Amino acid sequence: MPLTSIEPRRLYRQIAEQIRGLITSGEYLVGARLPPERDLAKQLRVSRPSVREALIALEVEELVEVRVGSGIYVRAPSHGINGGSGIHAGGFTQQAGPFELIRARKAIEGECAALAAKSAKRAQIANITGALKQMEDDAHDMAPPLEADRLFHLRLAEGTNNAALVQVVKGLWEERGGPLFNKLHHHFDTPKSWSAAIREHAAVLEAIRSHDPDAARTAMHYHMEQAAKRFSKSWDGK
Amino acid sequence: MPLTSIEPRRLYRQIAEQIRGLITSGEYLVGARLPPERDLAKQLRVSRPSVREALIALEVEELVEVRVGSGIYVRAPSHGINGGSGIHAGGFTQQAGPFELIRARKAIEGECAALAAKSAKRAQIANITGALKQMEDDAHDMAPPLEADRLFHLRLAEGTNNAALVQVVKGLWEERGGPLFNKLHHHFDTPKSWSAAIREHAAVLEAIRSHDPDAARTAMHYHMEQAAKRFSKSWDGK
DNA sequence: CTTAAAAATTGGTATTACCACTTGACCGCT
DNA sequence: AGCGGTCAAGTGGTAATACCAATTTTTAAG
Repeated sequence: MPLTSIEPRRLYRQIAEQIRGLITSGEYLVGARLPPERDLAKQLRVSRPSVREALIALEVEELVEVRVGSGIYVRAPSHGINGGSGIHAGGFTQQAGPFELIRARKAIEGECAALAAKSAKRAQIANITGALKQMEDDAHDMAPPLEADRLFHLRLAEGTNNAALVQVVKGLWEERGGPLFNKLHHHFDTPKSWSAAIREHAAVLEAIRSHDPDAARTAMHYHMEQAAKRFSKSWDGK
Repeated sequence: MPLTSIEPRRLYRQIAEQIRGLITSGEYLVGARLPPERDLAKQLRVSRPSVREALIALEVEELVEVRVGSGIYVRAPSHGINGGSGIHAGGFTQQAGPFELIRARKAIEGECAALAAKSAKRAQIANITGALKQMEDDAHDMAPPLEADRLFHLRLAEGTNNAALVQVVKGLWEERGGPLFNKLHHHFDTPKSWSAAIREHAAVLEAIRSHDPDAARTAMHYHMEQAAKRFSKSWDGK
């Protein structure tokens, strides 16, 4: 049992938290100017450098904007999906929803399919074929072909001969471990869905075999759209 | 005609970028201890408070860890912030060479550009424009616009309104670390390359503004091809 | 009333000093 | 030798002050 690991909070963090509180509590609205650094230092009974350090932290978090000679202003929350450069503003980051994930996979894996059609070697195509065959076998045994599905997409990514793309696809797939995505598996739980997915996979594979990038991309796009529809159905029916 | 609308870049940001470069270029590996604040101040010919401000910025970004009385240490990049459930394209343990990375980015970011052209809101386009403007300002000041470059691509990904894609792009960018890639920065060290990259970025942005997905994708593909050429040149000439 | 110069305000940086904490070496005791 | 405490050097943390640069406001001249 670890003892209370005390953390001597550094001053600039305490100050930053106080100011952050003033902003989030509505004391200072968006666009408002907060007191000058000197006043803040005086009010908080700390030195001006410390206040500056806190303000810089808030600035990096994109919570405030510093205008030289004018003052410090509360900044509008970033319009992006999440606060800018990966800083956890407010302590949470937006998670990708299931549909977002599928849309992302449509874009990325569509290109992977096209690239694989251009540069996949014989052995790699054989690997993809093997994964598809395993899906069919699983379906035949009335077993959800989840792992084989993953393998298919992974082997396909490997067909691009690009390690970076392989890692990206792998990372996207790992997202299905999240809490929301267990429901996603649900749509795979009907044999009818399995066979549809297998047919769509087969179309992608056939395009790759023919070294037809555009057809491969189109087939993958179609697969993802259908997957989205299947998921959407099980989502509503939940 | 904004000839010299020089924006007096704040010192702490320049310092932070320099130190960030030392880390991502492999000069200081994960776990390594950076020179003391006083030495950094002396080496960079700036005051210690300025160095401290830069270090606090890096600390908020979770790039370094400050241990009181001991020193400043390079922190391991933590990809998933909440529960590690974030999408991380990182961890390219198997070598993804620079050219592979650029090819992957061409495929992925090309689609991002197309999607952004379809669904980016006004505010998001403004964010992209801001990042491009910062690149121009940096170039004016003869400062390598590395951070602004990263921001541009990130803001663009945010324009897709897809958190998964944002995470993927973010992860790809972080792969620029590692010993091989510091050479990549080298090719950016010529003002001629900067301006070329800025022009290519501007073309992408213009296509997004016009809501022309195909043009946006084409422009991004061209940008990546040119980036590959520039890198290839500095690779051979090394 | 318009306009330009001057003053006040505000953030930016540098300098200096001192404190608290960490680390490692040294020294004495068992 | 092995253990434990003390002390000193190094390092980050904070403070105080001064001055510079940009902006904003005030003031004064036209």
